[in-house]
Amino acid sequence: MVEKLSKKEIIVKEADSFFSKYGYEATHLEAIAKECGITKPAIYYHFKDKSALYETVVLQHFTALADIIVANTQNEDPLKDLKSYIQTFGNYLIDTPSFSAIFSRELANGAKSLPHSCILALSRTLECLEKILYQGKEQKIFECENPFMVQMMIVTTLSSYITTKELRKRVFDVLENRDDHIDPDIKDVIENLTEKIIKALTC
Amino acid sequence: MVEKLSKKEIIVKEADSFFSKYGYEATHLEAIAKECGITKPAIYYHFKDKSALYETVVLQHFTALADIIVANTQNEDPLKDLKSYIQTFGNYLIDTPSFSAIFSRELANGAKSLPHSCILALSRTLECLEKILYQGKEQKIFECENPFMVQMMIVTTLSSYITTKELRKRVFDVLENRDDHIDPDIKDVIENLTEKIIKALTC
DNA sequence: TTAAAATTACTTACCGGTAAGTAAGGAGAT
DNA sequence: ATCTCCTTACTTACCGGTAAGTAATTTTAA
Repeated sequence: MVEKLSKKEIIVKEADSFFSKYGYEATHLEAIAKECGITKPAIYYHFKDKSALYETVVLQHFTALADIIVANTQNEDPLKDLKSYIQTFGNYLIDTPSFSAIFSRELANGAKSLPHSCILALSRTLECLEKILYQGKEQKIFECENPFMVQMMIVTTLSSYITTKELRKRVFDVLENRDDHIDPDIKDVIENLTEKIIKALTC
Repeated sequence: MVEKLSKKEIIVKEADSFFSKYGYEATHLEAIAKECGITKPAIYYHFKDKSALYETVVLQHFTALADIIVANTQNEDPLKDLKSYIQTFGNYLIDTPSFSAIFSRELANGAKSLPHSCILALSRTLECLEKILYQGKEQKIFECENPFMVQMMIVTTLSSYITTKELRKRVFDVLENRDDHIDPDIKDVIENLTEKIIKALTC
């Protein structure tokens, strides 16, 4: 059953696609409008300005992500929770590749244009990770860690892996001296990364 | 002894600063010119157009990076070389934070606008890493790895750690329930990351 | 050796395009 | 008859790029 989207939701959906493909500056409202089958001023009926539209797009992602992360890390078992944290994060990034691109760009920008509401959502996920690492440390499973660095290891590795599919192709075209350059599936990359990080963090 | 820079080199230096701070689109040639104490058309005397200036900036970094990476990983000892690879990469990112931002943005963009010359330089560094991992595998020190993922773990973790200093501050302001939020020095983060990755990769 | 010619490294002034944003009005539903 | 949701037609501002001109230096040739 396909829920019919309101025009406003259609605008947000198209905006998400454009912002993720081209970034904030190189996204033009007229192009979004055209894709929605409306005109540019119609966007202004629904949103104050370009940045308000962007904030809506971004906040939607951050909130959704924080919600499922929190929901999926309540096991009270640090090892299970860490695994779940990485895989939930990873799966969200895979299932919503537009967010990977937007998030990556925000990080590269120092998150200058991220509204406070997004920081709050992001903090919720980091709080989860902190809790997991803290519990793991108490139970002598994990060593003491810098949660933000762990977060970066997980998030940026995966999101940039997702956004750089084309880059890998170009690099492998240069390095085609060996023929073992099979680009692994991203699902496998998550598995692999989960293993690596668990291994790196456990005592 | 301070080598005096030519006007062209000054332009490149200022362009580097602007591109890294604001990204390609949000960098305006007039602003660069003003900072150089010249006018915009003077930039066009030295460079074909905006993208040519950008390419000059970016290529400079990629070439310099590839050169020192190659120079610093000739030990033939996989473990030492891997350590050196991570730390050389990390130190370059720290010492040239403008490159961190530019590189991060390029990755987020899928490296769409990276000229082939940069891909070549990048391939040289990845080739080094591949060789190290391959030798390590032969000597049964490392497990079989996806070099690109390892590359991403190193590069993106560090570069985004560097570019997100402000973000960390904002997040920690939200999470200030505990008082152990001391932002560690990036040099320590490199040490830490090196340890983690070595641990994750060794059998 | 010196005057003319050419080149370097710019400046001033401007064009064209484009993208964000707005004012005003209109069609359809309630 | 008025509110919702949009369109047409517009303004403003900015930014990449160019045309034309010029001062200072260098090269060439008589």
